[in-house]
Amino acid sequence: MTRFHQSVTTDIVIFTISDEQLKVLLIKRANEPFKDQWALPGGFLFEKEEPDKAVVRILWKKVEIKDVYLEQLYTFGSSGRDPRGRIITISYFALTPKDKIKIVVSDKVQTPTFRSVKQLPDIAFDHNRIITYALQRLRSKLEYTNVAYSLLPQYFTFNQLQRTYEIILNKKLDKRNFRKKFILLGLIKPTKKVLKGERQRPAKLYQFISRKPTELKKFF
Amino acid sequence: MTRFHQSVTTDIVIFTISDEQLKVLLIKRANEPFKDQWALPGGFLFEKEEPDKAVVRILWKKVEIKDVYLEQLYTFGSSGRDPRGRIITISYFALTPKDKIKIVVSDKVQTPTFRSVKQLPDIAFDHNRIITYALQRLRSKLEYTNVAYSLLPQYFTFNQLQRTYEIILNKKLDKRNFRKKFILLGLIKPTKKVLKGERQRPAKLYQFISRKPTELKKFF
DNA sequence: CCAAAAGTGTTGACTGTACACCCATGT
DNA sequence: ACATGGGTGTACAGTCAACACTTTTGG
Repeated sequence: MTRFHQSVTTDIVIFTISDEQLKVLLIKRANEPFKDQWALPGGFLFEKEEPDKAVVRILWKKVEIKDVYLEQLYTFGSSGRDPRGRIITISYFALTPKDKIKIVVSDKVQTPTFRSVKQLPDIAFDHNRIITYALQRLRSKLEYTNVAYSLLPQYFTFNQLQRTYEIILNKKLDKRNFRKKFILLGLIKPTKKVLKGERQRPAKLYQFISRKPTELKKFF
Repeated sequence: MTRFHQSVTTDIVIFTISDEQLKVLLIKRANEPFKDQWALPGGFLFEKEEPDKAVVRILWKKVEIKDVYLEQLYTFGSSGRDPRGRIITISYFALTPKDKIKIVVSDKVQTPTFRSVKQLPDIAFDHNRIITYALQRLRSKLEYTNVAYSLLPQYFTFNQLQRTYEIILNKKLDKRNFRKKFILLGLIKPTKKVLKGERQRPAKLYQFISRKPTELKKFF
């Protein structure tokens, strides 16, 4: 059987929450095509490299991030998506709490910047479409899994948890109902810690019982 | 930027229902590796070929099927999955009513056979894993979309519809509740036709209002 | 004492589930 | 006449959504 040779890349949609906004990490492209435009971090797979490993490598090399929630999204391969021709990209999405990230600006890293999904700049290739797809996936995963843990620090207040949901789903939720449902689900447990020092009543801190991906039966 | 060259394939999980069983189409491999073993239909992408187009081409060439429900599943690329090394496969799943298929046995087509998912033979590569993944996807899609239309003929009885669900979900459903829910969802409508000639009371024939993929709010 | 977020229950509407009998036809 | 699947309604339980006030702290 004949074997044809292909160019395969990966692109990664990295989400975090900061300033009460859902943000995506973009970098300025160093090379043509789309030189100096914003794009998702990504790159070509090495020969014989596994896609999952390539993602980890690229995350580290381009934006100095590791140990994040990672999941394959979709493989895009239409001819129009890259001016160099039909280039296949296996897209991934990543979730991380914002305090885990220290973006180092240097020559190596191409000014990675978190941008609110509500006000994205012009973006190279079909990366806008990939971001839209990732956002859909994130929204539905919120509703039937415990992925929220990967956006939050180990200890968090109920309010932080609820804000995470509200920001991503882009709608207000009822405080009492939210508590009830979440406690009933049995995903989180209270700790003995409280968050003091704010200028209101201190809030109990909770933690996820398991910080591994888990599916639920029914949800929001 | 350096570009590396890769081998990219596609594999297709084609489901249908016949003899009250959910079945997958397998073919006998004509070449090494795994010569003469059962495997999913698939093949290498041509240079510059779009993955979606490659799937259509391969479906036609290998099993003489066209115009089926098609959806991308997942991209597998671990090193262990093919003895020839790290070969990437973009997997798809397809759904078709059984009467739409006329499997022609010839030299060209490698004895394609539908096998019940409950009694699969030894299967080449990691295709077992791909089938398991496809089955999960099919099950969850049944619950929040109208994909069932792609497994049924244009006109069908309520019982055929219910059996489709029961076979795939692998559990009995309540007849009255099933009707109620389905009618309430507004996905199907009664026709003036009936199915006569069986040895019981003739059944009303229904059809899907839309035979396009649609998502529902809530479901089973 | 004031501002700010923390924390807490009840009710009504809706949705899902369990369940049994008569009907129309072919043989 | 009988065997076979076709067709129909009700009641109970569980879940979801709406809603407002008191508490605890910092300033």
